[in-house]
Amino acid sequence: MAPRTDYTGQNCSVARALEVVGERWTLLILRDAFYGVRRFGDFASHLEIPRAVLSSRLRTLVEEEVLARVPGPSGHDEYELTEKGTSLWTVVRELMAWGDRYYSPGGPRRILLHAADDGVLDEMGRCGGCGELVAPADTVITPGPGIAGEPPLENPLAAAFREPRRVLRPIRPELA
Amino acid sequence: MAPRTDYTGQNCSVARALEVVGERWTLLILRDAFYGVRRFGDFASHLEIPRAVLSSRLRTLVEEEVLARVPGPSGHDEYELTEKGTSLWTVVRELMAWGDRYYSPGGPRRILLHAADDGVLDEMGRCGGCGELVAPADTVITPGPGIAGEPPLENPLAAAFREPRRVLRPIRPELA
DNA sequence: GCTGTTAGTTCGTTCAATGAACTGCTGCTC
DNA sequence: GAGCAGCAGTTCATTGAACGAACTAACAGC
Repeated sequence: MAPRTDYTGQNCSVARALEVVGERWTLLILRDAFYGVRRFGDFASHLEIPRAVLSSRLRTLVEEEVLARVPGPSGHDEYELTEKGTSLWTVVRELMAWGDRYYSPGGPRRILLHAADDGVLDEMGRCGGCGELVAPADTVITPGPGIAGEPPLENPLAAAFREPRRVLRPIRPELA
Repeated sequence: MAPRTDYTGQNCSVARALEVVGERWTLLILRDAFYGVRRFGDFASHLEIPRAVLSSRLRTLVEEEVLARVPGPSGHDEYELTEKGTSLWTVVRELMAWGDRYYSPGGPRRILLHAADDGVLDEMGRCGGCGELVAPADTVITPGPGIAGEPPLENPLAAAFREPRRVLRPIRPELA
C-alpha cells in the first residue's frame, strides 16, 4: 500500500483496522450501508461525496471483503455488507453514541431498539428489556429527541433515515 | 470548519464524531494516549507522524476537549485524556478487536485483562472472571499470541508497548 | 434503435500530508 | 548567568489526495 493509506510499522491491530476503514468517508459509507444503502448513486447523493472518491472507497472495501458486490434486483450491481463488514457495527454504534453524548445537546439523535421486544438498547448495544446483546439485523433505528424540530429534508434518501428503519434492510428510495 | 475536515449536512452523530476524531492519525494518537503517551516528542517518534500534522491534531483535540494540555513533571506540558476523550476507549477497543479478528492470523496481538482479578476481557470489554464491564483505567494490556515471535523493536517506546501496561498510566521512556 | 437513468472515469484545480530544516523555549551545568 | 543540550513546535517546498464538473459506458424500457 502506498504512502497515504497505510500506517506501516505500527505493528498494531488498531492501525491495521484503520488502514482499511480509517480513510476519509469510509466509515460514513459503512454507516449508510448499515442503514440499507446499497447502490452507487444512493451513496453518492446521500453523502455528497465526489464520485471518484466513492468509486475508490467501494473498490477498496470490496477488495478487503468488507463489502460484496452482488447483482441487484434492478439489474445493476449493489454493495452489500459481508459478515466481516457487519462486525464493524459496534464501531459505528460506539461512534454514534459518542457523538450523541457530546455533540447533541437535545439528546440522542437516534434511539436503537430491539426489534423483538422494542426494548431500548444502551450504549453497549444491550437491550434494556430482555438484557440480550442485540445483533445489527435485530436492531431498529428510530429518530431520537435530538433530531426533533429539525427542518424536514429535501433528499428522499435522507428523509427516509428519519423514519424507523431496521438496520441492514435494503432501502429503495423509490419505495420509501 | 473548512472543506476537508467536515461532513456538513450529514445530520448525524457518526459524522459529527468523525469530524473530531476521523482525520488521518487522530485515532492512532488517541490509541497512544490510552497507552500512556503524553508528550509531543513521544507521539512524534512512536507514530512517525510529521510534526506539523501532530501539532495540528493535538491542537484540535485540545480545542475539542478530548485531550487537555497540562503541566508535566518535566517542566514541559503534556497531553492528557479528558473524561470525554477517555470515553472513546470503546471505539479504540472495538477497532483493535476487529483488526485482531481479521488481520492477525496468529491470534490477537493484545489481550486485555481486568487489573482487579486478571480476568480476560471479551471483545465487549467484559471481564471473563467477574463479569463486570471494565473501565480503561482498570484494564491491563498484555502481548497476545499474534505478536509472539516478532522481532524486538528498536524504538524504546514501541518496545515498552510489548510489556504488560495499565491503560492510561503515563509512560516515561527513560523509566521503561 | 431511441431515450433516459445509473455507474462509473477523466481531468484540472484546490488543499492537506510529508519531511527536512529552522526557531525558540526549558532546564542543566559550570 | 552564559553556554549547552534536548524538547516543542513552526516554516516551507514538494507530493499526493480530495474535489467537482464534465464526460463515457452500460443497461432498462419503450
